[in-house]
Amino acid sequence: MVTADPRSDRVLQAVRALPLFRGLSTEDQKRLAALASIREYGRGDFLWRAGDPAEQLTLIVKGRVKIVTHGDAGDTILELFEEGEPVGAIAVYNYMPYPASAVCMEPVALLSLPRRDYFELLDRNPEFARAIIRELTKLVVAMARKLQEMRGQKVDARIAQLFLTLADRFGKEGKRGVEIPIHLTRQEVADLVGTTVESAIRVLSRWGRDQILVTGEEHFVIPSRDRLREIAAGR
Amino acid sequence: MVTADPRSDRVLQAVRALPLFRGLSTEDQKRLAALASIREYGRGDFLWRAGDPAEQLTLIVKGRVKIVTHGDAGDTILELFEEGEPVGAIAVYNYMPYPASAVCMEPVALLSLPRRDYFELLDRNPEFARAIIRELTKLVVAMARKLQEMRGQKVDARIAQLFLTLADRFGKEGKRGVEIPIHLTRQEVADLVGTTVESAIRVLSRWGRDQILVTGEEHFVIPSRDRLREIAAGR
DNA sequence: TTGGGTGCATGACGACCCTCATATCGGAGC
DNA sequence: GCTCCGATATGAGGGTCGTCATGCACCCAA
Repeated sequence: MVTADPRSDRVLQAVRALPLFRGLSTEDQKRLAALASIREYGRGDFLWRAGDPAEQLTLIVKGRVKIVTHGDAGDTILELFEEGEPVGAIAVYNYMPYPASAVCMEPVALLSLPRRDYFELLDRNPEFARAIIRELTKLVVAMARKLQEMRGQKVDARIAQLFLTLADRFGKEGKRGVEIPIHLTRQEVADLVGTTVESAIRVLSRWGRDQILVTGEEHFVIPSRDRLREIAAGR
Repeated sequence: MVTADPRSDRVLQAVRALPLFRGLSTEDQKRLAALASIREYGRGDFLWRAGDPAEQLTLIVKGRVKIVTHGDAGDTILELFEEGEPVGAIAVYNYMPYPASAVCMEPVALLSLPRRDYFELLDRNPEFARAIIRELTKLVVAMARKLQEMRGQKVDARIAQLFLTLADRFGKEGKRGVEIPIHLTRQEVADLVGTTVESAIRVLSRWGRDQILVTGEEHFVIPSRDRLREIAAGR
């Protein structure tokens, strides 16, 4: 059976695939699909910049997005979001300007839903509201850990901790160890742990030589988690 | 008119005074007061420790509370909560162990509501759910700023930024400048910005001499916000 | 009064890491 | 071909701040 409108069909498929919308009835899903739209972005594109008004709820259909704040001492990456997750839901909810920018780390497909429809959804589906709160919770917990990690620790330990966390979230078991299929520049690593590019480069190139963490094309490989854990603990 | 039971009367008064319960009907407020209870704590007392099960929603009736995580490099204060605010609402909501400890900074009175009643409240009052999300939002925003501040910056700048933030949240205009009526030990200042006691002491005693930030009994005074702003900006 | 505990203060030393500079390698564009 | 630019790499130097040590003031209890 061929669908009359392939574009809206794609939206519907995306809606069905998103965990946040799993709990909705088929009807609601269809209604939603009629209101939502999908857009594509390339690596480095800004979804929005800090200060922009938050007028749409956006969900990631494909790809990964980083949330960045620009400070005097350089950028700081607050969080990474991936497929299936809502981005910037808080800002939309409170109708406040986005407090940070969102940038694509790879080609990305986004589903966006106008603010008004978002609220209607919230009112009609208590489970949806709970799912949103759960997402928010994950965010808070992740940020709390980040704060704790940033604390004092040497750069070595912070970067080790970063990759342990990434391995937990995105890692897949490969032939040579845990594989993290994300492209991160040394600059991005630096922004994630709050240091300079040079320091990040020094650590990572040393680890590459010592086979502690190997940088490949579009991915990282961790031969031994334990080795990283030792470093994260501060020797 | 004299109330028959002065204790439950106090609970009802507390319920009425809490912003979170303002939106409730008088009846609901009374029902709530019957389910809730009030407890008192002293400075340094733990409300709970990281890992404890979250079985009650707790709201601050009087006093201030700090949320602390214990790391290898020492403690980190994630947030301060004051009168009227709910503490640890996320953990209760998700029925997860508290991810961090809560400690009283001064004599504190707490109103606590059993988990079950909390959820019943959530189901019956959509506005209440919104209030919770709003609290979560505040937390996320505050933590995002904290993360950004921790980034690289010198200790001077971080402490300056800390006191600017405290001035915004708790400050009152006094005769000699902005007054922050909180008792913070140097250790707590250190834990708030992620440094050591000694460094915090050095900065604060220098600032005391230079009349940049004066430590008094149970409060701090900022003669000139601008002076602090300069330091926060990194000279 | 003495003693222990806690918070504040200050000094010396040294490691870490930020800053600045330089170099190589690849790809994009003319 | 060429240059330009971004990402990676590596070295030298110097400042910040964490570590360790010591001392003082104060409060409370014995």
